[in-house]
Amino acid sequence: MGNSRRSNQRSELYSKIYAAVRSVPAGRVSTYGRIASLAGYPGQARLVGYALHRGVDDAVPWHRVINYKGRISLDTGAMAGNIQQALLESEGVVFSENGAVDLDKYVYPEIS
DNA sequence: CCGTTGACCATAA
DNA sequence: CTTATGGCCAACG
Repeated sequence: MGNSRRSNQRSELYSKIYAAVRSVPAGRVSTYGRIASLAGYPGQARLVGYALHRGVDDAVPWHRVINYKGRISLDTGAMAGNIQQALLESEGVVFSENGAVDLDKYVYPEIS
């Protein structure tokens, strides 16, 4: 097979994203942008969110992925956002009153 | 093929 | 703290 060029691997992008998300241990969180960089697509944070929204493997801890503000991207107060926060709290992640987490403390990996 | 959308990010006000 | 704007790129209709 010599001709694989850009289009064929729709899965590859998803696979790399899932792998990056899977690398985040329990009790820690990561951001879409950071996952994108780990997956090899720096700057394409939207694709991470889109990939998770589209379809997520069972082994992928999607709830550990939040935005760079330390807040849940899903609508907090709505069902999904509530579930995500509950899952994180069950892993030991503490939310502030404003609904954000201390990225400096929980983000993984801690890159300067 | 084109326009719109979206679980984002950075900067500005 | 919030709101607005521009950029980025794959998937959808």
